[in-house]
Amino acid sequence: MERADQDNQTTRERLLMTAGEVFSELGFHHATIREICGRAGSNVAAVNYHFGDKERLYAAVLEYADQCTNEEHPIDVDFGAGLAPEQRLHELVRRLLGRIFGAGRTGWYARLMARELVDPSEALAPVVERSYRPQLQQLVAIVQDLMGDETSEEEARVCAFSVVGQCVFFHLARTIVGRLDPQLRFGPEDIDRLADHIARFSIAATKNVKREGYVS
Amino acid sequence: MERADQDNQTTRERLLMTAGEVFSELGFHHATIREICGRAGSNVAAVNYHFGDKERLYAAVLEYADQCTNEEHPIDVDFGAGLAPEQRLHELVRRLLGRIFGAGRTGWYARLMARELVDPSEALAPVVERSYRPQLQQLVAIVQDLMGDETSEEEARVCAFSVVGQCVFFHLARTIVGRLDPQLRFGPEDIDRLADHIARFSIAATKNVKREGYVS
DNA sequence: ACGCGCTTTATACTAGTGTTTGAAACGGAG
DNA sequence: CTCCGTTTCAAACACTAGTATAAAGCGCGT
Repeated sequence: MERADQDNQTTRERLLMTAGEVFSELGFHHATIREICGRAGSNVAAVNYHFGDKERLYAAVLEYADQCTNEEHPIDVDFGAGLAPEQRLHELVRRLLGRIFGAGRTGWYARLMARELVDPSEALAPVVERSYRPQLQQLVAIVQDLMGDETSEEEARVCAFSVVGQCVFFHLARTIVGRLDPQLRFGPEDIDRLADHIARFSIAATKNVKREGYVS
Repeated sequence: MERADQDNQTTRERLLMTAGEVFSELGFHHATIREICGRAGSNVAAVNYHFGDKERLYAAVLEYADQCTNEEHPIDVDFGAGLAPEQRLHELVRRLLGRIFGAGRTGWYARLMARELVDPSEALAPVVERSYRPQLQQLVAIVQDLMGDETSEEEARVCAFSVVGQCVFFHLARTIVGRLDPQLRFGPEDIDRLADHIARFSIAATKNVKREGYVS
């Protein structure tokens, strides 16, 4: 019997990574323990031993991926201190897309998050609080700057969601979007261009939205 | 043995409606034939008889829901002929949100579509061509008007996706969005306000985006 | 009443899934 | 070498899910 600790990776870590891939491809319910363990080169009982059951494996995967992503793309709450709000928004959009489209170790994380958005699991709540709320607050502050004085936090927040919504949409619907517009690409070289578009669109929107009255 | 055709609905139709609900709640793989048939008040073999298998039931559900939605919210390719482009965009966003958040007979359709966006099935392609491409074309035309002359179709199209992305995002991520901003509501009374916001944000964006240069 | 096509039903079958369990294997310390 | 805690393994188990099938039931026309 060969000890399965090749590549200096523990079985536990291999399971986390592999499960992440499988869960992101197939979703929680279509993914099977046998598929995950087969790909990870481990025995099916390893899930029970290391995680207890499938649900806890899933929760551990979410936590693990979020941590890896935060290591690779740290959330810098004070970035761009000397920059104009336009530049800050642009940089923030680029960072956001970098996280979403990132091809790092846990490049499957965004795929998994897309599934979570549509059908949130219990494991998502702490992740949202830790990683997503701070980024949203950051964006809200930038949007407030762009919108000018007398802008309520609520106004800025709903605009911030409009910005986030674009980033998220282009990623999660990229198959359909690509079908509807074959000229739109989502490779690594295309992300800066997409960030450019979203930033410009959003800057133009936030700077001018208050001038657009209610249209009936 | 009681004939199960109460409410003048055929078993087939009841299965379609019920399956739509169950698939939208649970997704294809977590939904079971027994759950669907249990709720529909029919025997599990009815799926085999009327549809052949689970996948064909799913495909039939998608088609059925799309047709119902198109009946309830017809795609009017020429609406707003005499209106200003701002008004047309506003109306189009309202209609789009009406489809997405609609509480009609197939109110579960948008939920199902959210799942399809993230993980498209084979059954989606014809639906996209029939129902989504015409609407996108319509939106692109309006966006071109707003952006002014010398606007390429590609420029307008990517902006159109930015508009669509907001509508889609607010719906599919409403659980998370609601958690991050409890003041944002998504009840029937809130949809007009949301349409208002998205329209204004998008109008401001499209009218001004060309003035926002590349920001590095 | 009978025949016929359609629809529904009860039931069986098979494959697959998550989980458990006891034993073997492993590695490190004394 | 032995002991001990940790890890891995093979195999079993109970249950579920999709699917198929033959027979019964139904409604309509002759």
